[in-house]
Amino acid sequence: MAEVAAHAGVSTQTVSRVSNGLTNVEPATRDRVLASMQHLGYRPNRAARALRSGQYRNIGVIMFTLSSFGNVRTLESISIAAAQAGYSVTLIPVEEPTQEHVTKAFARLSEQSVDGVIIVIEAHFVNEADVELPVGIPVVVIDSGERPDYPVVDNDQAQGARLATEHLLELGHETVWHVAGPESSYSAARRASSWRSTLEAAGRDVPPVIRGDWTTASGYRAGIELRDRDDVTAVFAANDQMALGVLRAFHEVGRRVPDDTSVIGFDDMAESDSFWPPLTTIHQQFDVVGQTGMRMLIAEIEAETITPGTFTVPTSLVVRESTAPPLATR
Amino acid sequence: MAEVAAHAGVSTQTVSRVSNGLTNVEPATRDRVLASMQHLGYRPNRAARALRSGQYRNIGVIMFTLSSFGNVRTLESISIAAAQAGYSVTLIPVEEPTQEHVTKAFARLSEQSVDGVIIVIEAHFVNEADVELPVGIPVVVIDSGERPDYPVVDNDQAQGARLATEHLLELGHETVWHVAGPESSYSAARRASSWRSTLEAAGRDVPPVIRGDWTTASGYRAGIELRDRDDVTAVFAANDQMALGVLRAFHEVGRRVPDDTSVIGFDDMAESDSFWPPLTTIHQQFDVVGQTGMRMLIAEIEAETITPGTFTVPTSLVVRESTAPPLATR
DNA sequence: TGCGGTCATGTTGACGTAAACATGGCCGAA
DNA sequence: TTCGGCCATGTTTACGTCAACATGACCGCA
Repeated sequence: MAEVAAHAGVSTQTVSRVSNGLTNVEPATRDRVLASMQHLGYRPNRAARALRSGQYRNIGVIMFTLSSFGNVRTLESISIAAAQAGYSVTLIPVEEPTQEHVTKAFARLSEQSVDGVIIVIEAHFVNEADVELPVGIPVVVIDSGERPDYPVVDNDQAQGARLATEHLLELGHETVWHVAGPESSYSAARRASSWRSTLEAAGRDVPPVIRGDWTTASGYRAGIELRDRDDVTAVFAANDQMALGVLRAFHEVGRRVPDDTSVIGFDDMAESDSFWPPLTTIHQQFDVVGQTGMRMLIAEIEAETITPGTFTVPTSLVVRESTAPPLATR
Repeated sequence: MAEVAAHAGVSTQTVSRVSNGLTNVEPATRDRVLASMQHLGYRPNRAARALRSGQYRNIGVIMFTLSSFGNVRTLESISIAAAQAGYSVTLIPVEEPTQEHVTKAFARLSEQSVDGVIIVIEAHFVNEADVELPVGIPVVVIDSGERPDYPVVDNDQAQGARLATEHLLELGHETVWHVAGPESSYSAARRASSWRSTLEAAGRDVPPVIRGDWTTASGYRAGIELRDRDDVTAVFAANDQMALGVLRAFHEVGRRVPDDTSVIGFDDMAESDSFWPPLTTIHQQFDVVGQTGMRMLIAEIEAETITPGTFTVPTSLVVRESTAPPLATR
């Protein structure tokens, strides 16, 4: 900056003014400074700016895993929203889903240069005693857990699960079996409990829950359990990947979908319209969740206030070819 | 820091020494300072450190899209490797695959506080004239393009495509059809040219290339083209998603895989072992690519030298159930 | 006992920026 | 013509940290 000032024959303060687009600079001076900046390849030093202003213009994102379709979509929309608002995004990974690594990631966070944090994580881990959310720094949580103390954004898991279950009941199925996500997941718990209450509200039997862990392999195992029972006509898998595993298990023994059994997923991942058969599923608006989270966080940062509360984004049913009325009614 | 010093009754310099783990501090003093830091919740100011040291300990990652399986895997391994080396990772998104947005992302980069950059991108866009790679800052490129001026890491596309093609030839197929990725992609071009030369080396006919754009939808369209021809016994899709689209097109008309036609993919995405049938594919070591890129970048940063060159990571064939000898030979 | 050396700790200054305040020229109204 | 006020620009200072240098206490050996 000093070099630019010398080259343009002005003070550093004038360079600073030009650099920040302040208006009270004579156009001729401005042009001269601009030319010098260009000539010398001047780039403002962000560390110095941050030191001076106390603002990093940087957002931290703590993410449990990049293996889940939803997380990646959310990250993408967060980073685009951040760029548009003039913030950059620092990704803080959690290596393994253990308490220890989550703790470590949070510890790393506090030495980061961030103005705020978005936490996209299974809240079970966050609630554990020895994980301290950073104090004095704005936080938004994207998750389905209970967080009375922070702003929360999430897809409406309960509404989505209801949509899925009702769709199958409306097709005429007597009841719906459920392949749930892992116990450690709040969203899995929400989907399961909404599935259960939807069945109960309709006065139907509630079959035992089959538990998976979001992976296709666990869906496949669930499918093996289900495919031998002839009282299963409809299956609601808590995500598309497990639904895919179920489909595979059914294909192996020639159990037809949707003729013998209807299968519905949850997520609407990019590939699910090309599964065989194309998968009926619940579409989640991860982009809206990410954008909303980012907007809430920036509001927190700039207003310097925290307003706890939960913002829920509705999901929608996408009917494709994996669901149909049960054979008996056709 | 000043507060901590006052509270512990020492100078700020001593606090700095404790904070940086220097050894020449009396244990008793150290403990006192540590206690004060704890008590006051002291966190070193990263901006000031960066300003003082000229090092941000931060890596920028420019990524074209988070929609591709490989990019996400690579990002994940980069961020973990960075964390282990004490660096953080800033994600610089490219909103849309247009020249304009790529240029914008690079411009944004130069105002970032990064010590180095990893570029994971289709190099066609990078080579265009008006995109300037940042000068004076270490860069590693992860891509299959030609970059004589930078260090490059990539999966061995040519070897993978050869593996795929040879696998099908060895099963007894007369030739192999190819569903290629988009023209703008170097890796697509590498896979296609290696497929072609492998066929030529074996003295086989080279069928016309069918071009997709990596998506399942384009694979489906390719599958529709292929499914009506009875001279197609083996298909090599340039990624798993397009292979999935091909499978769907085949299923729709009852064309059996692998009985009537063998299909092989490329990537080994998490779901491909649960496609129907489970997909034979080429496994890429994205984690190795990410780690290696990170290691090369850190070496560049710390040694302050750039050593251009291409580091290639081998791929491997994963045989599942979508490939088999042609009907005629059985 | 004296002197060089080692070690813990303190003091000073600089990194690049921008807010706050200072300066001086010019314009318009009285 | 004079004077208040506005505007462009300059000067000073502080943000938090740490390298470099300074200080002074203590130790051991001659």
